[in-house]
Amino acid sequence: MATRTRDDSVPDGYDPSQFPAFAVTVDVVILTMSEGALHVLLVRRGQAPYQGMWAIPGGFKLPTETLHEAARRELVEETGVDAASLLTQFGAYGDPERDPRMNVVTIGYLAVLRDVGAVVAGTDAADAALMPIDQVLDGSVELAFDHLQIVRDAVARVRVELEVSGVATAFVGTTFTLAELRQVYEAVWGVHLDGANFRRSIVAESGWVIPTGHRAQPGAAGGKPPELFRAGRAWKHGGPIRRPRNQKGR
Amino acid sequence: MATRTRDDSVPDGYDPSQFPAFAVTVDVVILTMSEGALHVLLVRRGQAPYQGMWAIPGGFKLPTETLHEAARRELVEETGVDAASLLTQFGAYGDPERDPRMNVVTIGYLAVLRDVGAVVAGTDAADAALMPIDQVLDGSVELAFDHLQIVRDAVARVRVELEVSGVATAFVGTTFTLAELRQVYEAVWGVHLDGANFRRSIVAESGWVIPTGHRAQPGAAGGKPPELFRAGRAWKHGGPIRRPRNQKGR
DNA sequence: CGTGTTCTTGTCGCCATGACTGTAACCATA
DNA sequence: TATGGTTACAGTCATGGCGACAAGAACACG
Repeated sequence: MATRTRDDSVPDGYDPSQFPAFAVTVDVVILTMSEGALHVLLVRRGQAPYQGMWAIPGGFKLPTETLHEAARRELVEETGVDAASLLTQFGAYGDPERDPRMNVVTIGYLAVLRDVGAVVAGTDAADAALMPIDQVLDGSVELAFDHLQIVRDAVARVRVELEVSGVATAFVGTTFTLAELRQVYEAVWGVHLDGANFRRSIVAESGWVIPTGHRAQPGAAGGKPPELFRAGRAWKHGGPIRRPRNQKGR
Repeated sequence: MATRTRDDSVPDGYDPSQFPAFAVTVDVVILTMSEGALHVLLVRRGQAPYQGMWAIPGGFKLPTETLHEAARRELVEETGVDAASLLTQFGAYGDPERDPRMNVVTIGYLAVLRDVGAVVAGTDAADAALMPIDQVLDGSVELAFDHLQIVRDAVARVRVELEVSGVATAFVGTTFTLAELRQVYEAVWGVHLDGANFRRSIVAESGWVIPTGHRAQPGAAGGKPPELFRAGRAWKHGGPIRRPRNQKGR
């Protein structure tokens, strides 16, 4: 490469031909809970390369918007959900061969929201689907480009995010039972949590969840109707549930 | 914006004028321990904009290299240290106004290494310096562009990295005492750790540190000569020391 | 030889946490 | 209506991690 001085953290010239030009895109990994398991929203590619293969939604960053705004726009276009606060950036990907046609650097964003099944079916059910995360991670479903790595990183991120922040409530509805919330932790971490201990830990962290005073309908199998909660202030400094490290059997 | 289909996660056309072009740079936040405090390596800008102001080193990503390779190259050029394994990507920054001249998207990398004071002085002491992290975070030292935010994010990242991975040993030399290692945790987290409990936790996680059998020279004030260790296998799944949450006094 | 300093081992108490048991409140049958 | 099945929730207990502190060991210095 050309000689460089140590203060060239940004270009000083105005001639675009003096430095390499890249396309910058934003890819959004949309995670949701469906039937007790973690799912990721995928779209099917219509053109080459990787035609017909599954991929995560994304698009170009515009020169007039921030990365966060671009991710937010992609999320709205894809699901109709406008949830800027739930967008978390988790990685950048710029390998030269990651796109066979040109140099593309993409920024990975993570979006966590409650079941978007209805939304997906409504917009364009033919080429969009919720895929169980396991089938993606184990290679059963092949993804275009380096999207498998991107999804891997996103899942790793949400795992730690669940412990240090309050993302858990983003997976469920505006009101929820503690069993639903517990399912989130169990699905994302792949562990079993005792219901009684879980409740204690949650209500101990005062302000995390707020009882509505109402109760949900019991399931078809019966059972005591569970208490309904709504999300309180998201978090203060570390989540209410820590990832278990010393479990006995499982 | 123009109409979009849902499978345009990457461009399908080959005409570069069809999509916005960006310059992509890599900025490296180099953190190190110096005199018991966390420091960051800064360089002084020679040209406008922000001429004469402090900034973090960085440079263009080449089309033929990965982001990681670009960061590694920057680290080598800046300090002469070639430590690819210590480079961690922690964020991407692409606000339209972040560079007044053009659209620049930068990828932030974090490098942790032991005292680079000698290296810095050797290369170009005039416009490179180690700055205490506190003076940067509290605004005493003004940084160019959005570099303050980048440094903030890097520090936040190294704080959690210290807990989940084994970065701590990267701050010290190839052989070190447990007191030195403890200083790293205390400086980064801003807490006090009991030396006795610290030693127990470290040696309990078998393989983390390996005793060399030798002892270091006591300081000027005397004291029992401390045992010398070297870094073992970096980590398995979570670091040996967890960030304290329930401390008494401080 | 004392004194001060640092490293290192020992001990103790609290409490977070995992595991388990029991009870309450609902549904489904007979 | 009784009975069993299921879920929600309270209560109890034991273990262990962790913070606090005390004491002993090994050095420098006067």
